[in-house]
Amino acid sequence: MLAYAGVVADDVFKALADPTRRTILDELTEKSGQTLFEICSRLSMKHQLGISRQGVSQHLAVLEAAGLVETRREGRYKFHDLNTAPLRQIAERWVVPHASGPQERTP
Amino acid sequence: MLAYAGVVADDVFKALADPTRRTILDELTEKSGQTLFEICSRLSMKHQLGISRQGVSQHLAVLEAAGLVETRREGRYKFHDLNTAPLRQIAERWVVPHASGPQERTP
DNA sequence: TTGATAGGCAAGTGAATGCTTGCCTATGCT
DNA sequence: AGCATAGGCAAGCATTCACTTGCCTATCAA
Repeated sequence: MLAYAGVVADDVFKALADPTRRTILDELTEKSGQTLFEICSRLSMKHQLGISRQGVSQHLAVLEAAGLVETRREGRYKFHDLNTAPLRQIAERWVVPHASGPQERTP
Repeated sequence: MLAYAGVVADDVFKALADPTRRTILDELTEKSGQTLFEICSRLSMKHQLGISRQGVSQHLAVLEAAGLVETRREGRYKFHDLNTAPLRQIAERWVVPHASGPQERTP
């Protein structure tokens, strides 16, 4: 059940609770490896989200802490990639309780 | 994509964001059709959650608004049942972007 | 009818959260 | 070197949120 390298389910759920963060995930789904500025302009252009660069940066930090986004630095650029792995465990938590019965959870 | 009778994805994600509410879903998974008091005592006994009856009631209201819990009244009792249907749509949002491309979402 | 049980409504409080603004560091171009 | 670009840090503010307390309604049993 190895959450995700120290990332607990709580972080994932909290990260998904915000609509702007979900939109960011949508954008990263559409195009992987975007930089902060690229994400900023897409949120502004495509989604009419008037949010500061700092705001987006904070959202990305939350997503990264939840393991939903991974980053790699190249020079002065920092690219953001989606990681859907943490979503799997949360999706299968309640659907069809398995024969093994309810084991210890992380509330 | 017919969310769930007026329930938007936002309600579902917000509902799942709280650890106590997730524990309630766990309990309803284990035993369906519990009353408010039954849920209260289970949270207290099994999970050491010192929360007032009113607090639990409010959590249940949030879960019901999200479509994750359905209720039926019988006399002075109100039974709570789990409904995992809203979970399906949220689970399949980011995993594997389909060939149809990204369609309109509800952020 | 009286009393106990199951639940609901509403206001108040403290903590968490989303967002902004201002300033600072690092990399790259000319 | 000098300047622009990409990003980070930190304090401040306003709203939301979880939770409590107090009181009220409805159903059932004696």
